[in-house]
Amino acid sequence: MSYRDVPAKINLPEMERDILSFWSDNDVFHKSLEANQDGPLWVFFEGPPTANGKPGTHHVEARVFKDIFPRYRTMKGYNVPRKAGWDCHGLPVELAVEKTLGFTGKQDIEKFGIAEFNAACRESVLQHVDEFSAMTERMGYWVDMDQAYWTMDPTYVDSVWWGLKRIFDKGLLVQDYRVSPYCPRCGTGLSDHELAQGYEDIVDASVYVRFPVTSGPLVEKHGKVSFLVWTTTPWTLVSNTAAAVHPDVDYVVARDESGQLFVLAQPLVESVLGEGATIVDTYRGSELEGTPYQRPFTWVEFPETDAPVNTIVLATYVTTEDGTGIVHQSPAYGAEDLAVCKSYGLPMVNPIQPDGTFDTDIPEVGGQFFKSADPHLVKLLDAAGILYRHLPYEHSYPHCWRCHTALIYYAQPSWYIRTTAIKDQLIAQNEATNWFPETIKHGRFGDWLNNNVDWALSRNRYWGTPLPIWRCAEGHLTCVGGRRELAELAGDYALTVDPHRPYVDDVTFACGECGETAHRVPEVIDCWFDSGAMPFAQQGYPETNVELFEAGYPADFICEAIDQTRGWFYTLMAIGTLVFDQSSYKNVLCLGHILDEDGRKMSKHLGNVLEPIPLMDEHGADALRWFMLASGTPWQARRVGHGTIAEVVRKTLLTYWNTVAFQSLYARAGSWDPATASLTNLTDLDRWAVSQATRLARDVDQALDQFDTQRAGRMIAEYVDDLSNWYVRRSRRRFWDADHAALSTLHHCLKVVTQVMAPFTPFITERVWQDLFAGSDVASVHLSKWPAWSDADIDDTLRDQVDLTRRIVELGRAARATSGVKTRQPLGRALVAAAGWADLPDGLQEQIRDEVNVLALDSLAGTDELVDVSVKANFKALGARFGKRTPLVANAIAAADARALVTALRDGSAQVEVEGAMESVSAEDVIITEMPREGWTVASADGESLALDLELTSDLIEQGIARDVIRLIQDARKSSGFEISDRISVTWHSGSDQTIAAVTAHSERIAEEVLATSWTQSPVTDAAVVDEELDLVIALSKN
RNA sequence: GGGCCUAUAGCUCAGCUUGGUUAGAGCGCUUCCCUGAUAAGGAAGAGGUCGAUGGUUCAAGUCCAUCUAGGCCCA
Repeated sequence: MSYRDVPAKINLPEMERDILSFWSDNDVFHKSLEANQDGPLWVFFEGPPTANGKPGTHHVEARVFKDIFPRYRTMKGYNVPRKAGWDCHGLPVELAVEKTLGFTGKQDIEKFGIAEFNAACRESVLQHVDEFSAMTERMGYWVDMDQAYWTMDPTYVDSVWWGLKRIFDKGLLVQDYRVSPYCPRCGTGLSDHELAQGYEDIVDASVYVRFPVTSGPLVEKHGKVSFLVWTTTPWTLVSNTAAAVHPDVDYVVARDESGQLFVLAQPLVESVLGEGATIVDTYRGSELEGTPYQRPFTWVEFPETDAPVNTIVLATYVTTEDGTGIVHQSPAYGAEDLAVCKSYGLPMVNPIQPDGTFDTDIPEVGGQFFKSADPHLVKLLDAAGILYRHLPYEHSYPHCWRCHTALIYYAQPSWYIRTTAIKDQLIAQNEATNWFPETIKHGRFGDWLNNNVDWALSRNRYWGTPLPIWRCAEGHLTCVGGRRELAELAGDYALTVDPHRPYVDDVTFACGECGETAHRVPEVIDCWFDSGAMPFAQQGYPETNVELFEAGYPADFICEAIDQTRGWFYTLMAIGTLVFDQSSYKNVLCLGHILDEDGRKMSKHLGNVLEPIPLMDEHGADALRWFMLASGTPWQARRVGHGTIAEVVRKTLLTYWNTVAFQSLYARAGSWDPATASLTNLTDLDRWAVSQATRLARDVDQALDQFDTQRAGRMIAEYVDDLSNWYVRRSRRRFWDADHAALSTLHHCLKVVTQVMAPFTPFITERVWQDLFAGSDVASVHLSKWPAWSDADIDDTLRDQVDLTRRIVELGRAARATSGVKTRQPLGRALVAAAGWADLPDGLQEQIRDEVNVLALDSLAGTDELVDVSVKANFKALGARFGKRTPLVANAIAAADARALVTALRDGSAQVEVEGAMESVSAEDVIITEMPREGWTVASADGESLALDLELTSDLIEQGIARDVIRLIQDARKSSGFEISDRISVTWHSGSDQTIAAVTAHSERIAEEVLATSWTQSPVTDAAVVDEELDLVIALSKN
């Protein structure tokens, strides 16, 4: 048995296509699921992508992270079911379909027919899901798409209805008013998305109006005094309900130059009243709460209420940026106003009809369009003597993108989930959740929970889960928890009805309370509820899969990008808490966004979108995956481009691949059988490589357990580099000889790397597994178990020794570079000064001699006449002992006689004089640097030095020439295209006595190195090598 | 206006949790070296007021505060 032939060059995307076929032909994914069926459950929830557009590279990001941890856990023996999911409903889908059909509004949809429109939405979803499936497969994301949940499936809708009914039964699903932008001409509300398209700059009347204080301490103390209020929408003053101040802002009673008294925010006195104003009194905003005032217009009647109508209320959204710091409240026309007034129990009055005109029974402005009434209202304010100032105000105001009518923010009935009622529970659930990165927990997400508002659930749209509430003429509500329940109420035909509009709208039944016919309310629900219900809805719970759901709730792991904090992360937690009193996930990984190479957001508009499939077809999915997992910090925004991904290929993937190709090349050349691999008779370097592989298995295991792919990736890349550029580089000669220990070592190490890399780059590792390991192990790397490790098998001492060895080699190379003597020229000796070097095992000292190309190593320390010693303080050690006096001790050490100090330290401890007192100093307190004197070529770093003896003997020169000749012939072999095992015949000729002497003296060794079976000195006609410096020509031919 | 993140070499980013006196890597540039696995690798050079200010400390890129700029989310 032997390895497969591994080509040195590889086309990664082509290889990946082959691996995809291999996986699908052998059903490897499902085998990996089956293999662990009895293992401990590790639950992952797939956040369904919205199937309303083409997948982008940012979708690859989240999906890579959703893939790596299940793969890792699978290798650790866990049972990790992975059900794919597709988010099907929602306004984005509707808008895309509207666009293709050329629609401009809801009227077009109604005309077209809801059934036909929803059918078109369904079609659109199916098409986009196909594109997502293709990308998912191409990137190697193993998720069960055959068993995917679709939020539009009737069984899914059943579960969503069931969840809603639980919430309804708790009294938390209620109808209330919601302020949203509304076009009075089109008679329809606008979504945020539509709103963004319609801002126009306009000039409005902005007015400062007096609200005279009618009673209370202010009046008792100051007499006639008014709140000063600023607004850009005079028409809303008609329905003024309250006035808000910030509880923590200082408000003053101020007298302007005309002698009138006003209350306004302290920071705004000068800009509103002018420099001549004098401050009479100061109050905290919170002290003003409840102060009654006279409203400007008294046409609208308030219903009977105990609430503090027309008084000061507190609101933290009030600012002192502009205006007066006192904000007039009209709850029907502002979301914030509504929230504030609602919290005080204030009633909502709305004198404006759906067509945008004032009710005809309102005096003065009845029948007028709301905005057109402004000038007349301003005149009336002036006439009443309560207009303080009137200024034109230019600002950007939303308009209908279809008809350019100014929009009105307008309270409309809407269905809410009272999430504010479970706010404390949500905060407690969040406390029990592990966030990666941790800052999100109490930052962005915790902040969101603390400022929780009720969830506006309903949408006046078509393509969504219908709100399962039926209402009769008497107003009785019935919430239906699924089609089975619906059938019990309405008859069996409802069992199989499509639970979408318009079909479900036709289902009616007799109200359980009064017997009147109940019809479904017209709304559909926010599609975020759909996806947030996936923990149970994906199982069809509670109709089906009850055990499956209960065993897998809550999830161990979910992962999405940061934009989901207020999206899926929230809806999952909220619905879980509402329905099951427990959040649905324990660990959540929150990723940063992907930017283009210049740090800009990717958008169609900028034309900087990277299409994922072409990107992967160019560089390979592994490269893109590695970038996502290991480059930069996953939870920060990252720039992605061709350059960064190409670097991953060059640096990491190809280095790994080449090491594999090297192992295969020499194992095959030496007819080595990997089945005989055994870690016996290992050299120091072999033991190091094996120990480091074990360390890697441990450290990557621990990093992935903490969801830290960046750290894991860095360690893998470092090990691959160590293996290739140190272990293999230093061990090549042994591989040429098919050394069993070396081949066994690299076989083992590559296997470990391949396994720990497998979750990151599943393609190339699978290919390597097939080429090198499948013959003697399981059929796929993804069916293999995580490499075993134990601390006992990790040798820290050996690691430190090899690190020291490499540092000394580095010094040797630096000294070589400054000496001007090229490395191929052997030197007699090098002198080393470095703590612990003399204790290095001979195998490692040999590595130094060989790499630096010197015949011997000697200690610099023993040769006092050649060496200068300097001593400096080790602040870390001194600081702990001497604290404040550290600099004094450091100075004393610097001032002391270095050689005497070192001599004393060798005998035990030394003493230095500090401020007249003697302090003892140990070897740990100082850093000793030994530097060779003049005349040596030396390199030093961090107290370690290496010096080269540059004296050349004729013997050394001849050895150098011999090595030059070997190198020349090897080069010629390679460029002639010979195989590494080809034997050759060499003919050589030189006109230089020195060269002739050198080649003759070392001919046996040269011939052996270059695999020459015949070695002839004679004139050469067909030279493969011509070297002028050596005056040498060489011809070679394959035997 | 609020919350969060970021700021270190020409560019991309580590290092900050656990403070220690010459701040690192990659890319790019210059010169040289090594090489029968490598699309590689190595050495040297040029390139840094570690965003600013203040504080804590014997000692701050690292801890604290404030500020500035950019980004994201929300109003």
